[in-house]
Amino acid sequence: MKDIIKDLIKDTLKKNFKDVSFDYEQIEVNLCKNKKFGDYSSNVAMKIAKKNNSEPISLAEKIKSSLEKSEQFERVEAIKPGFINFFVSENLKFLVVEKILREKEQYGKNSIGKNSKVLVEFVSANPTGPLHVGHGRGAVFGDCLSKLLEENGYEVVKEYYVNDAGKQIEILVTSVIQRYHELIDSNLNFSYEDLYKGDYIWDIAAELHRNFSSDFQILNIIDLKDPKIDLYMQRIKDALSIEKFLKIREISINAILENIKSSLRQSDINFDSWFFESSLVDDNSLIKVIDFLNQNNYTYQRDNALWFKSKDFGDEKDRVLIKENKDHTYLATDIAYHEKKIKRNFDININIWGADHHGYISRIQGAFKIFAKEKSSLNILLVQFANLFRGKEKVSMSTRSGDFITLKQLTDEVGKDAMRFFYLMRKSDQHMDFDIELAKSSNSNNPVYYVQYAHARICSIFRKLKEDKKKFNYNKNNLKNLSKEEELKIINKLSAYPDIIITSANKYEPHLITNYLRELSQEIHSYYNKHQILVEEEDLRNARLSLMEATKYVFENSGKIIGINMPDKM
RNA sequence: GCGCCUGUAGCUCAUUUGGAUAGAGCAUCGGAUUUCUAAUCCGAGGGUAGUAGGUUCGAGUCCUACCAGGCGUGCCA
Repeated sequence: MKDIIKDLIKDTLKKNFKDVSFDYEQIEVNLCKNKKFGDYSSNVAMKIAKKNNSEPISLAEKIKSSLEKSEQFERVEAIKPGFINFFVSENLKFLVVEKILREKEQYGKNSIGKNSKVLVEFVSANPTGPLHVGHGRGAVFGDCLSKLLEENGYEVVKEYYVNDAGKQIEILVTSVIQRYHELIDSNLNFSYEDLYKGDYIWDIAAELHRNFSSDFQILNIIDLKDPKIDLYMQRIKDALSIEKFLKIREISINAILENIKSSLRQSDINFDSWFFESSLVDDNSLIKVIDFLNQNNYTYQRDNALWFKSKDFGDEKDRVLIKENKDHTYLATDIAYHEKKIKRNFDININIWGADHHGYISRIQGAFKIFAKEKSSLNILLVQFANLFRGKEKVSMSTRSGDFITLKQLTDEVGKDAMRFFYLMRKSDQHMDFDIELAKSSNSNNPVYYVQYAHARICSIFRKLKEDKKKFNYNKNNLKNLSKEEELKIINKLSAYPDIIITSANKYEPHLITNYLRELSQEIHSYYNKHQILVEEEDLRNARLSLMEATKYVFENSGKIIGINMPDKM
């Protein structure tokens, strides 16, 4: 609808105002908050007045008079500073209902992103433990954003980057080995404190024990008293043999990835691609990328380490790529990973990171610019933390002590729908409070139920219709019977839906959809309370049922995007 | 110290890329059910948008300073 009006303005400007200069971007049309000002309004006159040396209001008047004859509008007016207000004719409004009933599941989809490939990388938590609630928000956000982009016609690949090549993995493996030896009652006295401690380490050790008995037992006597973790791990590795260490490593990573995947599955999040950091080492991309950086003067040697000149790209200081001990840093593989992303030729790359990673943006953006072709872009979106509450009590968490709530625990407790909806209710770069009690409650305080109930009520109307042995017959000529204030409000809301899909995708703000759903639900509940839908008069009844049917499609289509069910019955 | 983010009703948050009278929910108070699900609806009160300047037709939104909070600032991962 916005587009229709925009085009009308553009056409009239081109045709009737040849001496007026403007850009298409300057034609802005917005939904009016206040119905006094019509359904839509535009501020073009104010935007282009200055450039054309004329008064906004007089320009608005002129545009108004050349548009007011259009059959789309009941009335057009020009007001005070220079707004042009459009009162859309009722016939045009009813077209929305007709359109929805024709397009059904397709209503809301568009092809803005046609022929554009997008890579959305998200979660990417280290495979050293289960996903916890801190990952939940980014996971849901990334998944919903991906679906939203698909709704806009983009071709989307959802990718999880698995950090399986660094020191943290060695620590994981050592942790498993330690627990395993406790299980088989070895008299080796492990004592290292800084290892992973969660129950899942026991689970992996137990699985190892079940399948391999004591095959991985260390029989040699080794000195485990060294305070340095690198050396400590090296001794264990040597005593065990590299082959066995690698085997345990493989088993551990698989177990944890399986755990991660299953908790994602439970939340209806599915990745198209799992990219392993280790593959960058194995196929020599890492070395090649570092060579390239060296040859093109993006690095230098200092204190026996290789440094990346990230300061040139707005970073606070330069960063190490290869440490004195010859190990690469995370940054090194991250750069190689992004170089590979560029090679894979996506038009848009989106990274979704936790807000605590904001310090890395400039260095990764810098590296990306070095390798990027003109057309590809990298957008790094930050997702803020969510504080968990039980009622008024804050749930404290600390990764170090292993005292954290996993994503699985949260989903088990509040359900997938509430979990997703709550995470999506707020703008992603905004801190938020997540109240578990509220998410679990089944009353009006809980927005998930509020929305789902609105949908269920519509379904129950159709059930009742069937019980009464009546039928719903759609006839577009009936729609003019929709004259109640509440009905027109709902129609306006339905016609705004496609714009919401576009805006929320462009701004990367899926919370606009949850907001929209709450507003739509509110209007449905109001309407339901005030007016009977299954009235005796057949034409009116069918008109109202048409509206309900159309609304049902919008509930279901948007429900699919944010990934919550719309039950028929509650 | 420096850098990034945030600050809107008692609480949790919106505000459609700078628009017209800043809106919801919760909480508080008062009402609605012989009706398609009361998991609902209707009404009331509640605001110097952190503070102070600036930019312009117009600022919660953009700029500057200050105040407060969060995060970051390793040859960590």
